[in-house]
Amino acid sequence: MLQIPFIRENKDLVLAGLRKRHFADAESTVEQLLSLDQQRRDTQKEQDDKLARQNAIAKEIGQLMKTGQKEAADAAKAETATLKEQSKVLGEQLTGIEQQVQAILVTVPNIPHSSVPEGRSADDNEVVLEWGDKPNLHAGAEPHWELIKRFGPGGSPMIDFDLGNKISGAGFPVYKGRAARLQRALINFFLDKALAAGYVEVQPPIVINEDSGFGTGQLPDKEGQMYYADADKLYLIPTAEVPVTNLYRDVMVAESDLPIKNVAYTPCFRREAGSWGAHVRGLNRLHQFDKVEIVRIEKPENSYTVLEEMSQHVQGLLQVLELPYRVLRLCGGDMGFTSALTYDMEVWSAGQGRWLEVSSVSNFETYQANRLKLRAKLDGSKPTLLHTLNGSALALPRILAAILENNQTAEGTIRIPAVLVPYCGFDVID
RNA sequence: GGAGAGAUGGGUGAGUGGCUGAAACCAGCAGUUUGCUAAACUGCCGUACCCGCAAGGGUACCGCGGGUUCGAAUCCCGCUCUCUCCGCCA
Repeated sequence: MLQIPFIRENKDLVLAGLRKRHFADAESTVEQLLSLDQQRRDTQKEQDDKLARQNAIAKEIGQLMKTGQKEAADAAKAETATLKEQSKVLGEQLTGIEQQVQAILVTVPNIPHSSVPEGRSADDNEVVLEWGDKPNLHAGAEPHWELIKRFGPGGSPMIDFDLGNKISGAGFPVYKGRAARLQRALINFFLDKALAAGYVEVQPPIVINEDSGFGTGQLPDKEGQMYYADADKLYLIPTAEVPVTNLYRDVMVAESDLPIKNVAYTPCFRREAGSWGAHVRGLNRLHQFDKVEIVRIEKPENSYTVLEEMSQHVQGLLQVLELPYRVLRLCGGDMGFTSALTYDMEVWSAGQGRWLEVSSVSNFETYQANRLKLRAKLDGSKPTLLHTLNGSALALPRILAAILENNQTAEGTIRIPAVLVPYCGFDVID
């Protein structure tokens, strides 16, 4: 959430940022916010003055009672009746105005970083770099949704959508045998790499309350994308970003504890309502998937250096997995609501002949921190909002898909990247 | 699920109607002392918002929301959470 004083003092910058995002009615929204803010301050001043007078009278009455001047005290009481009524009305107005401000503010997205390219959709994202050579597959090479029909126990599918459909529904596959072991190997590999890079592993709850959903920006507005356990008012997490970042909600971080580097492996749940159709076959889009997420809490002046560092970490994973990838800088129209700058990493999925997003690395600057009340006293000064960042390192199913597709051989087997062999215990799926 | 107890500042913990934004201690910060460290001593040490060029002033906050009262951390009502015991249980 943007801070009102920031909007007040950087109106043009905010407007330009909102336009870059193609945010509708940027001018009128900002004008309305600033006008409500002025009303709020005027009303508060008026109410504060009434309350100050009431407090003063109350003190006088205390003195009068002590010295036995009953009549004078009663006279003073009479004055407070009007004051009380007035300040009550002002208080109600104030609450109303604050609610209006809040209602508007939660609809305003973060301001994009100056390096964010112009653009409306995913087609306008900027390709920052490409790495690796796309494999030349043999004739008859298959997409992963064909490959996974084999190699399971007793010749069954090693990733079984029908079985998952029986247990839960579409989009909840069952991983069996070597597919399950390969996925577990990837999780351990990703966690180990993060640990080596100095991240502290955490295992958070995978259900969250409403306050947590608000803190990272999923709520209000995106409740339709999360599974919800009505009886307990808990949401299944769409990403570990939510519980891990919320670890630091309402926290005044000691400067000596910065930077905070956390990594968490969790399942993630997405309802993906209305987004099913072409291009979402197999592992490309699921309701439940596994992900290793890195989260950082940083001093403002460091956050963009850290964003690059996180991008390098993710790229390093893809490189040792021998997966061709490209890095995109998302354009204003394609960025997430809360982000100031996002890099997407996409791997080349040779069996499908298309790029698959496997990571999204973002700097939220103070947008989440403001909602979270996540602050530190830097250099002994007043509390300052910190910057939050996170990134997938990495999301599992599409990595799995790319490994299976890119490493299939003419002999009908699948080669396992060398770096994973110690983790999964086999070097080929045959 | 049943019964009981509790929720105060970074921490421990006083405080049952006005002198309490809140004692004391610990931690922290700045000094004095010191060969260094430690100890001791002195001072500072919550957050948000508002007015003001500033100095400074005002308001709110003792889990949350209401109420009583001229005045509430303190009294009343509702809620949430935590802890203890019992039951159930991976």
